[in-house]
Amino acid sequence: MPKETFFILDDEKQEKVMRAAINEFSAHGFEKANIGLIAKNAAVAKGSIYQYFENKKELFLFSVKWSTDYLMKKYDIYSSYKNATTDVFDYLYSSSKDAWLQMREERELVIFIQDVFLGKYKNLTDESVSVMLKYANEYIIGLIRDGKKKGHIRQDIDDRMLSLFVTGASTKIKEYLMIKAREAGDDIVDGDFEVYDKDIKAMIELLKNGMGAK
Amino acid sequence: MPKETFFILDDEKQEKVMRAAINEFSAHGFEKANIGLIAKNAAVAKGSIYQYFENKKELFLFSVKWSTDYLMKKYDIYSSYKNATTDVFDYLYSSSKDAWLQMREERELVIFIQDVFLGKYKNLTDESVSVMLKYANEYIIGLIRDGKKKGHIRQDIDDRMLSLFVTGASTKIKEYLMIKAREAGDDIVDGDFEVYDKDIKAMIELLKNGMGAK
Amino acid sequence: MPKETFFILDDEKQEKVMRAAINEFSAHGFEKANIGLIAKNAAVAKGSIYQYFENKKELFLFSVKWSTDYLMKKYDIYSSYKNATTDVFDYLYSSSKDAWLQMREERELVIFIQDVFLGKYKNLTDESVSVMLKYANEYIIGLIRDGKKKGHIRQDIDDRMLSLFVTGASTKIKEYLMIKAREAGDDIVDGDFEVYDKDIKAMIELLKNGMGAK
Amino acid sequence: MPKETFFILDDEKQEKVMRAAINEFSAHGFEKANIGLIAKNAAVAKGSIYQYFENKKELFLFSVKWSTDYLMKKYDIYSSYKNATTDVFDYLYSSSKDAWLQMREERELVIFIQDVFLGKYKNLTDESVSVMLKYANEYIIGLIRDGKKKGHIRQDIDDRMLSLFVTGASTKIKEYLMIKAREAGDDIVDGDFEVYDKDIKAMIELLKNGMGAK
DNA sequence: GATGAATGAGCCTTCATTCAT
DNA sequence: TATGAATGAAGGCTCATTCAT
Repeated sequence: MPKETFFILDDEKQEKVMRAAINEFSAHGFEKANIGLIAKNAAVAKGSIYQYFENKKELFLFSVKWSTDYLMKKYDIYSSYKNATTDVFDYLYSSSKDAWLQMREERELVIFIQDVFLGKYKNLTDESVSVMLKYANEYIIGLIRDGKKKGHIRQDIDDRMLSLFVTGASTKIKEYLMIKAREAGDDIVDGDFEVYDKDIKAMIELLKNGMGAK
Repeated sequence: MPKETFFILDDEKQEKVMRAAINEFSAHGFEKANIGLIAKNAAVAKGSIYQYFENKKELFLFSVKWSTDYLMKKYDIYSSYKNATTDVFDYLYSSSKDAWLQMREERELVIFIQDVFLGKYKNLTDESVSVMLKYANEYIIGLIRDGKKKGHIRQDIDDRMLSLFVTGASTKIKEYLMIKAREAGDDIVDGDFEVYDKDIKAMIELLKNGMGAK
Repeated sequence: MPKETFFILDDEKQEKVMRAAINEFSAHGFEKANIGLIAKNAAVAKGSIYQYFENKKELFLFSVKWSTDYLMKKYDIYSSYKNATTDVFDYLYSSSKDAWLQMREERELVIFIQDVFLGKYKNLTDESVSVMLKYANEYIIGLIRDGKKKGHIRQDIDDRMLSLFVTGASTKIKEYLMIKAREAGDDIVDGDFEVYDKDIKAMIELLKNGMGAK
Repeated sequence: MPKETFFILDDEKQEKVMRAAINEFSAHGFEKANIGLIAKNAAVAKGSIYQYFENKKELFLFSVKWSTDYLMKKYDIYSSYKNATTDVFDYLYSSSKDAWLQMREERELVIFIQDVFLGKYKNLTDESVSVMLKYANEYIIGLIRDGKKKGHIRQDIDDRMLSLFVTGASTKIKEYLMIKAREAGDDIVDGDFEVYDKDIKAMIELLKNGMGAK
């Protein structure tokens, strides 16, 4: 965690520092990321970085936390999931939409987090990432159990396999959206999501057919 | 590509060099990988590495190619697929089995390639990886089209979505096997695959239900 | 010399600052001594240190002066010598006793000053130390001349050599006491001096024999 | 100890490196000593220093050893003492002469070693120095015991006190010679020792009187 | 061609000092 | 005057690459 001094900064400055860091880590990876450049891009003295963070590693780790928290807060992910999704298929649909939105507005952060999850910084994040993945997974498993209870989901296949099935498809559909968004570059607009809507629904249809109760 | 001098080495030496490199890159990532250590572990002079490769990057890139080629050749992947697999589901089954086998015998290489594909070395491999993914994908698409023609696969969803659906599930099931194999460590034995056989079949069942023609 | 601001502080605060400084210099040497830590241990802001002292060097130099003055005042060294010691041998005896006492009560300061004199901070203190040594030496020379006049000390050897002879033995006997005291740690008690009393007297006997008039 | 690579260098280069290091440590102390400057003055790349030594500390520690060994070898100290000195007073005389000679020809090294022994680098050398001092002291004690046995030295004072007495005087007379030599600067000549010869003899006379048997 | 010592650019980190509050 | 955050120079160390043998 950053030192007290970091939190004394006004929010704008904090954000500037974090975005400079994330930007640099994304561009050059952890080892090659240059603290001097981060400082310069945040319009802060190099030494100041060390008043905020113990060292490069702490800065990196907090970059991960900050991005996640930032997106969480911005898209109010917790509440939206907690309230809106009643079954796995809804979840898949709305989280796809979220991914799209985030990608549109916070490409930098989203790509950074994606990279973290995909293992680009493996040696640094192994533990914390696996913790987060576990949480995400448990959420899905919960939805699946609920679905089985309610009779929407077939009983003959065990939860673990079903969750792999869902997350596999889910990952892919998000990847697909991400790629589309990356390709579109800065020109993505709100409406673009509609274009892919039928694709997402097709994927969900496949899942429903695959795992739905007859 | 390596310089002429590398190919003059006898095969055993070549392999020793490549395995030392892969080992080091796997352990410490590209930036922190130490050419001196690679040389030492390959029982070769540090300078010799530069007689074989232009620089560290070339050594890395060739490590990727070498591992892929090595596994391809060892497991005769092309031919086995070309001949044996007649539909997507067979493909999924046999490639899962392959993955398992490779993991058992060549853990080091497999993990390295996995990491490459999962983006650990993103900045370096982006292009070459996307090329390889494209090939793999085209192969799947081919199988899907074939399945549609033969009437095994539903016609109402487009090829791209179907391929995402298959590769999503496929990726997950392989991940699942990999994790099991990593956990088992050096103690994996041939028979262990049987334990997971029904899981794989369950996953394929899900896929079939999802995308199979009614 | 410190700035005016330092002397405005109440004595207790002044002492706290100086002891913190001495403590830090003793522990880490001049270069590695950390102004931030000194401030923290003195319960004063880092910036305040710079309100009291021009820079680190001045703080150090004043630490030397302060310790010396402090011990001088506390043990009233000047007057006690001026009054009580009538010859070199008395001086040696009483200054040994002083050294012992000081070591018992102000280990920290005494060790610091010792280190200064022994050259640990040579580059910084060369001049001031040599000034102090010169004073001490002149005092001894005075005693020697007095002794010669009164007929206690042999005439055939020049003052300079005699003073080297005395201070050599004196230094050693004090070193000896210091080491004993350091070894005893916090447990030195008043009485302990008696244990070494006969050693000191033996040393003085040697000196007397060596330089005493026949 | 240095790495193998250091000993591969020809003797001239080794000496150049060591003298550059000693020079720098003497001038600026351990912390402020600048590896870059040492390298430059030794006409060697900065990185090369790290091929020879693990780090700055090892370089320093070897500087101490190297200087000591160098002087030992050059002045054949071991054998000259072992053979020539038959009693403490001879020892004192010849070691004074040695000190003078060394000071004349190797001012730099001698001052460096002096500083080491006097505690300028206390934190670094404490242990190794105390070992060396112990050896030196045991040698003196041996001479004293021998003198007592042969009847040259009084029996009524214990060995430890006598050794303090001798080393005190010895230290001072050497200091005296050193100071003279430092003052004379580069202009010391062989003959200069004669000037101080009678001083040394006076000091020895004092010692003899002090501790000699009646 | 093989070797491994030499090279020096590059970067994280420390911390004395300054400065705005 | 007190504070403590901001600053940036400085330096130890690493290591990819070069080069002399």
